[in-house]
Amino acid sequence: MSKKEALLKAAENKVRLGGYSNFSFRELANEVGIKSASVHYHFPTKADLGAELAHQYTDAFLLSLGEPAELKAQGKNPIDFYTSLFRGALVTDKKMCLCGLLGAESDSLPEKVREEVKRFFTQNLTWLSAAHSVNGEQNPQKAAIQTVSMLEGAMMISKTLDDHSYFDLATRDSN
Amino acid sequence: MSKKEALLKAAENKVRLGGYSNFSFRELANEVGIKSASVHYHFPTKADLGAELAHQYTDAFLLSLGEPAELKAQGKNPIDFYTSLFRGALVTDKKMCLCGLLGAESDSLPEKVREEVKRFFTQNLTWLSAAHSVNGEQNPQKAAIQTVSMLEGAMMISKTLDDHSYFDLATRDSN
DNA sequence: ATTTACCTACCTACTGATAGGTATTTATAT
DNA sequence: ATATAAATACCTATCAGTAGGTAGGTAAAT
Repeated sequence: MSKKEALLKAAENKVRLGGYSNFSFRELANEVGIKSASVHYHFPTKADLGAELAHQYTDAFLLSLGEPAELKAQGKNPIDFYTSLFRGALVTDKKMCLCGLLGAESDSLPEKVREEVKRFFTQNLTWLSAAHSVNGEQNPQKAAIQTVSMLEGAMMISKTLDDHSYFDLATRDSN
Repeated sequence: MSKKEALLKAAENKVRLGGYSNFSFRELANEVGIKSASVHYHFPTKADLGAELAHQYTDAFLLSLGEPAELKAQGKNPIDFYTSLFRGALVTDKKMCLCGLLGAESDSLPEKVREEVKRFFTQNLTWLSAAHSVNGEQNPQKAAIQTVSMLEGAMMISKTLDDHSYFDLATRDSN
């Protein structure tokens, strides 16, 4: 892993625990074994780092999602699969969704970072609309915003109460 | 309004826009017209201020909710009323829910602040369970976590995309 | 006499950022 | 093949600004 990749990975961990202000160039530099001034070689400003982080996070998430129609063809419910990726982030990583956290503090972010967070949600809503469509939902756009809202909210509350059974209860199919 | 109340109000505005690290004693002091050292007279540490802020926010919110059974007796659907309070915070204040934002960065908060954020959600879940019960829901606890999750999530996404029609679509009764 | 509600002055620690330097690798021109 | 140029990936040293917090003082009210 290159130093640049290591910096982004370290930043992701910190942001997902405490937001944009929860990492500093000095901390990241220490963690990957370079000096803080050298971080500016890879990312001119903190906003550049934050924007690239959110951009790559979005791309990686959408890549791991695949295509709704393809999932359906494999006999999988794409909404259940989407839910399982969120659950993995919560239970395995024990961290918030990067863009869920950044979205909450959206108003105080540098513009280029905020734009990347917007991109995460517009792309997710597009994907979820398609997924609900292949599921035969009557109002896929409404179902899409409801799905991502509930998952982000349930994730945040489960983190706060330190108990992922809240997430499981909220996303359980049966009663 | 006392200086202490003004400090809490100023802090609330800042936190609801960018989280716990989005206010400093100096900024608050400037806004209310005292010196930053004097803020420590009212709140020994920043954590004390944050905890008192979250505590009062929770109490004020629950007070304005009233009792589910009473709302029902007045012919109101308590869940719709709960939703309308969230909508007011989003549309009128144009700000996130204080504890929604603090909850997302829960892992990086001082313990006494985190405890107050936990209190907000446990009290909200209790209220919502009672509300869904009087509505005749078969699984009020599940409905409660689903309601607050979706509202917090929809609020965050609407803030991020700067368009409260996402909140309205997510919370719309009809199709 | 004590409490309240401020003040000035100051501290250490940390923030993102810049200037300028160095050693190594890569690309180009002769 | 060799010399030169340039890009890469760091470094040291330093900056101005801001952070939360403390010590000790003051004037007014109780």
